[in-house]
Amino acid sequence: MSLPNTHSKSLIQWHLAENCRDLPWKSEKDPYKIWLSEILLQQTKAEAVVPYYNKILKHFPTIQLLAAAKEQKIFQLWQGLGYYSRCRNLILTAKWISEENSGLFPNTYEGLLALKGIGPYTASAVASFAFNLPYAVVDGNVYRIIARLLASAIPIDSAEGKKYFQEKATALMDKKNPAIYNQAIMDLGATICKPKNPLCLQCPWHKYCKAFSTKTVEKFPIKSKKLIIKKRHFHYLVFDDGKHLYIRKRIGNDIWKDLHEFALIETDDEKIGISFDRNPSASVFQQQLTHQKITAYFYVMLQKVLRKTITEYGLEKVAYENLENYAMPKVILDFLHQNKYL
DNA sequence: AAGACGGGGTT
DNA sequence: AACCCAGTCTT
Repeated sequence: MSLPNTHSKSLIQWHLAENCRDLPWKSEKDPYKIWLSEILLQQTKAEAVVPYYNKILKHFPTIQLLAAAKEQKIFQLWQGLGYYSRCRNLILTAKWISEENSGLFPNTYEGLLALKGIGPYTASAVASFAFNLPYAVVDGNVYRIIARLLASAIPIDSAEGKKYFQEKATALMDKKNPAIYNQAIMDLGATICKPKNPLCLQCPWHKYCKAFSTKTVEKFPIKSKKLIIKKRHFHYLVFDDGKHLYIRKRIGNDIWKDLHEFALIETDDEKIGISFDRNPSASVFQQQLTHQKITAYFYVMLQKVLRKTITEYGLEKVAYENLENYAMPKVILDFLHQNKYL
């Protein structure tokens, strides 16, 4: 049975009933707050975003205050959330809007799309939530719902899939109520049309769902790419003079760009080719990332090679009590906590 | 078109 | 361990 033209009504009714997730940015109309929430939400579960959203807004209630803030402060607030390029782009866009665009958010899809850190999803989200413009959001939830609804074998992570599902999402949307419709379909995906164990009988669309009628719901969506996890070995040289540690900011296109760490030697395995006195109680920490598994070895170094290493690595001398002002990867924080630096 | 990018929660 | 998350940018 194909979808009746009342489908958006039943979805919005489902959303109004009792199923609406209660999140701090719901029904927010300030473009700044909507934008901030959407950047935080990229590839991140809503529940994980809540404390970051509240914390950042408390420090920076307006985009002008965010734009005027010290970068380091913003990274510090972002610490732990991941995907740090979002934070860099957040800063760039805040400055552009505040300083080059009179503090005004673009109020068109194209204008939003041109901003750093904003792609098709976020442009549609801000356009619909802030300006009630008829652009359909296509996030992971929407890909899953439509793939199941149509039992589509088109891989969602292909160029064809991107175009196909965007078109289908646009056709399905209630153009008169884009904001509420977009909220509703994402809530449906997050609470009912879940990746595993979906609650199909509670879904307002289950009678029209091809995957449900053929008992193939969990086969969709289809993905074509396989995840490859790379193993990496990070050897960290820890210089501690009794009052300070020596760290530096990561640069280049790699994980943890703009975050701080100790002097690093990366190798292909657990062996490190230089000879120095290794602290017998030196720690080893592992961190599992989506696409990499990091093993970090921490070596407490002798002071006699400090000067040479500072020059070689461009290390910055930071007093213990100031370490909290530097954003760092989780694995570094784990080390600092275990050794009572923080 | 394909890879890279974090960290945490579920299953 | 594999998969996913209110995706975007770089190569």
